[in-house]
Amino acid sequence: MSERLQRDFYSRDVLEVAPRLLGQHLVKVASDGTRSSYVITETEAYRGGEDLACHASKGRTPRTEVMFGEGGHLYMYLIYGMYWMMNVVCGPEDVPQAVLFRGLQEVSGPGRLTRLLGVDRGFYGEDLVRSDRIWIEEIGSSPAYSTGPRIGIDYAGEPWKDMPWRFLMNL
DNA sequence: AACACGATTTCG
DNA sequence: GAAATCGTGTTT
Repeated sequence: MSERLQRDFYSRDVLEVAPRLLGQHLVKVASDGTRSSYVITETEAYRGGEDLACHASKGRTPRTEVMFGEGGHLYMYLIYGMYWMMNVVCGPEDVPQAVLFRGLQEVSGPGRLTRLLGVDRGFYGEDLVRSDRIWIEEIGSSPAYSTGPRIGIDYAGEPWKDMPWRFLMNL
């Protein structure tokens, strides 16, 4: 029987949380009550005020506000006018960090991922610790993984664009 | 009030 | 390799 990940899991540094989310089960409850479970296979870490690839590095705004709060809440935003990105806030309060959910076993790509799950702006701020429609269940094993530079953030410049903060579960 | 721009995906 | 497409932050 799986246990839901609790606040202390998310409250750690994003570089500890991102790789440990790999292999865990993302559970989503549809509006009709149907429950679906997906294995998380790919994540990316965005780390605070210094990381120029992290939206929060440009300041505290209505959009990035949730990243400054407690860990475990979702940070949702629209990119290229088409795709919703799903992130979970990490770290202690006032330290803006988040993990981008980049892939599941059933689907690769963050935009397709949110479309499959049916999550959008309505999930902004959703608490994965208390929500009854989305959460993450802990699976005992911790799979081997590989790392690499993050995708699509070359504009962030050195050294941020080269940080190996993308985590992929080995198949 | 107007403008520039992206943590992507898809198609040719 | 380029288009699609719109919320957000910044500038007027």
